[in-house]
Amino acid sequence: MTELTVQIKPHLWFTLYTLMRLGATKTAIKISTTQLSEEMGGSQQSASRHLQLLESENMIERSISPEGSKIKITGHGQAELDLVLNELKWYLEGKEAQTIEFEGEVISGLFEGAYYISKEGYHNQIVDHLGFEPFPGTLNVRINEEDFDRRRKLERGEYIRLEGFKDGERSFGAAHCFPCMVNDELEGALIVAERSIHDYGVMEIISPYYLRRKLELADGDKVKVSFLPLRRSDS
Amino acid sequence: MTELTVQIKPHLWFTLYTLMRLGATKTAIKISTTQLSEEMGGSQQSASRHLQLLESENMIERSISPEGSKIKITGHGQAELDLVLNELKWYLEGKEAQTIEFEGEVISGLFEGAYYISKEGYHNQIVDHLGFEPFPGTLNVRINEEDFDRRRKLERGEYIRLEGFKDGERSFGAAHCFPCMVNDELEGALIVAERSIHDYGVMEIISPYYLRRKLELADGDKVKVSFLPLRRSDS
DNA sequence: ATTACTAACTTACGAGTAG
DNA sequence: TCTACTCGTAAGTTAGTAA
Repeated sequence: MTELTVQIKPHLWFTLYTLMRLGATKTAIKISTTQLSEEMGGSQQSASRHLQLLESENMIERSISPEGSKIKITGHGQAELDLVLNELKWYLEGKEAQTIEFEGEVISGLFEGAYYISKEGYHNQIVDHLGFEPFPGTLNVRINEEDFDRRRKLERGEYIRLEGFKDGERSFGAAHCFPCMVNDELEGALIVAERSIHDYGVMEIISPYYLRRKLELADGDKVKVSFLPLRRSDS
Repeated sequence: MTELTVQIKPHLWFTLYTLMRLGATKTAIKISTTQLSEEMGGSQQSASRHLQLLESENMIERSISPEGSKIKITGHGQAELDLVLNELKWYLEGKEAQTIEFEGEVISGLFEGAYYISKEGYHNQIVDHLGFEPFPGTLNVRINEEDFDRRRKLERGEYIRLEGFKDGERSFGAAHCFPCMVNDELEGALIVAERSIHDYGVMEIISPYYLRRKLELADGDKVKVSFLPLRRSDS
């Protein structure tokens, strides 16, 4: 396990699940602790405490007012729910978690990728955790705006984490990797910085191959990038 | 809510979920309480207690031996997991729970259906809970053996319950109803007796219509029966 | 090895109530 | 009304241990 997953406790998960069933994933919902307690079959006090705890773990966001709080499940919270969804699907429906696919077009990067990947700090971790020697550069793929939500969902899921490190004066942040297949042919991984709000319009793909040449890609060419979600590794 | 659902407690659900992730849905698994406790992050004693409780609620079956118990999740247990799966799908993937469809062929019943449905005890409940006046008879549909598993899954899900009753000397058992569409055209419901192992090969469909005539069906004709799973009604 | 009992401990719950 | 505090009680957990 690369991620330090603070396992959410069952009864808190259940509260989160109840909030989901009340619609708090899509929009903020207006609900009082009393209403929530009735929904869950518990006391107002318990509901209140659960909300405090969920908030402190960044699972929900609230705005409290005398006429009832507004509650919305955060990305972290949804990730927690997604995780269970994927596990249930896997075991009950016996599906390989279905791939999430993106169609995009190749664009030129600023050759920044090459710089980062050449850093030993990242390079060695990629070899260790992804199991390939990365080509010193990234393939940049522009995706459509209507796919941003699916990308967010992907990035909420499990990832392989590259630790941040210091190299002389500069310090490099941690990054998340999501293994993928490019054009159903070649392996690679989407890499995103852990901190910083990144541009959801562009995917940076690392790979053991020089994808542009191997797949004969030029700027503007269509590519397919498909991910099969990682599952939280047991123990 | 027609069913008296004994809500399983979150920490027990979590144990069930863990057993699922260890593969106890498909086959019995061999695991000791110590191993299980390590898997869940708790003590051996808690694992032991949880297993006892799950067993007493018919969620799992066990055979205990000094070299580690064999554990398998029962149909009831799977139903509990399925339920959460469906809810998560509904809210996170925004899908109408996808319909479960069966292709089968019309066969002749023994005109027993007519007898049962004419009984006031059932009749009135059908009107109340399903919202239609049932035609006094059932359409019997034979389905293929490879669909039995899907039927089992359907029947593990939520249902509308018709209470049993006494009519003079005879007593009639409770029944479960699963609303459906026949040939995507006409509403109806699969009806199965609550107790008694029934024949998974034949579906008995009740409907407000005389389906044989309305759809011009003769013995051996193909029909499609589609169900969209009920969701546990909130509160 | 196992499972599971009892007893001590720790956590979660909920009634009362303040802000 | 709200949320959330205190605090006594109930429930869940775990250490020790028996079978």
